[in-house]
Amino acid sequence: MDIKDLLVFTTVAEEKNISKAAKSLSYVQSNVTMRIQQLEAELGTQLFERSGKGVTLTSSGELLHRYAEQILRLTNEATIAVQSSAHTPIGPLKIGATESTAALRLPPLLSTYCTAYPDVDFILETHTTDVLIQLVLTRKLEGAFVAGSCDHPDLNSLFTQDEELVLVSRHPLPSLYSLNDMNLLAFSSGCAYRHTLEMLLTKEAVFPKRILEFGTIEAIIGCVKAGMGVAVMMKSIVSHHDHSLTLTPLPLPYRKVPTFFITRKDAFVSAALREFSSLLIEQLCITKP
Amino acid sequence: MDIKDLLVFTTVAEEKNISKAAKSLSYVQSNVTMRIQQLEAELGTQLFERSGKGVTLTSSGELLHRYAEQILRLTNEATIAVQSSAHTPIGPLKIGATESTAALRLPPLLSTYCTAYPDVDFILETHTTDVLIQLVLTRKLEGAFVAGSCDHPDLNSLFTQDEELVLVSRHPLPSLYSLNDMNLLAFSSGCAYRHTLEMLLTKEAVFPKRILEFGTIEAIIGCVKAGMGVAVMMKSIVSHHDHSLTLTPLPLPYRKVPTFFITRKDAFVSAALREFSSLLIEQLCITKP
DNA sequence: TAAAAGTCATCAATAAAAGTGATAGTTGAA
DNA sequence: TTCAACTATCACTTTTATTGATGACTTTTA
Repeated sequence: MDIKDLLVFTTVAEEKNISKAAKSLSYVQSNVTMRIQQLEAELGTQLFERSGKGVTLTSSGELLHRYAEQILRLTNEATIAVQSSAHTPIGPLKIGATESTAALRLPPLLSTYCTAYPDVDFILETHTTDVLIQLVLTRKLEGAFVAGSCDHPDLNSLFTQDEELVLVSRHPLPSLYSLNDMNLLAFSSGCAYRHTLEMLLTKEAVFPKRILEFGTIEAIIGCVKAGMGVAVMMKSIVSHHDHSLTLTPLPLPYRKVPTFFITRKDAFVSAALREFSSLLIEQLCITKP
Repeated sequence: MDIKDLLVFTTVAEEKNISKAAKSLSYVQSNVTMRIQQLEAELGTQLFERSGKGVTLTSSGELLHRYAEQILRLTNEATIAVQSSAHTPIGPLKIGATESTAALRLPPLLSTYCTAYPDVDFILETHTTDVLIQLVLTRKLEGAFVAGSCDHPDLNSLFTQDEELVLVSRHPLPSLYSLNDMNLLAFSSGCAYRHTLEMLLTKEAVFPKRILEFGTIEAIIGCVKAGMGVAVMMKSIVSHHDHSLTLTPLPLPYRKVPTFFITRKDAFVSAALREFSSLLIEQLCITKP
């Protein structure tokens, strides 16, 4: 059974006349007759009653007719949806972000985007920067917000903003060396902020007691408050959360971490992604100057 | 777009590999490649990302995939339903009956039938006998219960039972001639009972004042009760309705009217109709002897 | 790093099907 | 009975699907 067969079938069913159906389909009558016969043979039932004056559906035919209408409707819908998906944002859009970006920078963007393009199914995945890069490279994500610049030859990256990193502690830290023999609370190993911090500490020869890994921002902040140790984090996130903690800016070359939106250079750009990017650029122009 | 195309497409989408999809479809790889390319050209979008190691869906591809799954599911369902409709009762079954039969004789039969074959959509139309015959001849109905024998060369007819006709009046009728100058309350002109009565009256030279036509049993009985006139009707119906009225049996050759179940000889017999007929015969054997 | 294995694209040749046009056979109505 | 309006059949043409061989590129393996 075939979509063309179903179209021929429904046309005959509605015209109740093979010759007229043929005309309306711009076919020759014999062709329509043959296709109906083939369909009947394939399904092993009679679909029409032939009675000199036109044809009428048998009850098997009516049964098929109900299905055929649905199938044809769906097929048209699919064709239109997919064709327009190149021009009009529709369908799934899978974007990744670090937990910090997802929590802080994305919500206003997303709310604008989702109201503008209600036919897009937005899917947001949060991962650490290195996982995100991998997912974009393997085309599992159409784009991602990552921390730190990333000049992979297969990736486009768009600078979105600088984030300020701070050390978060319960009590003031006189100097970086206060970290010696303290616990360091950090995201799992792929996190770019943790990476920055580790470079700094190595260079300054600071050796924390140990590094505790966490999966969420909430957990880290909770533990810092409980005096378990010190964490490194985006300043804007902590100030949102809690004002009782001490924030110590990192020394300058390490203080600022840029956030980039990366996409794969050679990947198919859906209309949904195209509009997402242009909305992102637009918002940057508004907030920046 | 074509069902075969969609099958090829979903197979590739699920295998994420054109060569493996080709193998699983028992095609040659180049054929699958071509069909995917044609589909992409037809829809004007890229459906897959090619990346050396297999292929992955673009977001347009995912959009199509959702539709394709539905369309394929529906198509399989339709095939199975229609194929089995020749053997297993399923789908629509359109049966006609006179109002009397529909009200009185069909309910027990239908309740058995509908529980036995829940996949059948039973459609009952009530008309007068002559309209029913016409509808069966023109294949608008698969079968019908009609009053009076009917030996049309294109029809099979199965005797189901005799109905007894009575005159229904508010007061006793001393003889048939009491009808002179009374109103006769009757169904619209196609009704077989009315036809029987008219033959009798003509033969006996009885001339009622006038004939009032009604569309429903209820209306006729109500009017008889109100003293508007006399009606002819199946005895079993009136006794169901009201015990205050006088029932006068018609003289013998006219008293009994047989009910037949008619079908078109050369029409396609659906499994639903076949089982309906056999249930009908079965019930006759139980109730008769 | 070179070889091997795996993958998709291209293309000419072949096989299968869809579609045509002429004709015959049926049915219902004037 | 004849006519008009249908559907069925069949040989033929055109279009489409499928194959098999080959090339180009990528990833894995030795």
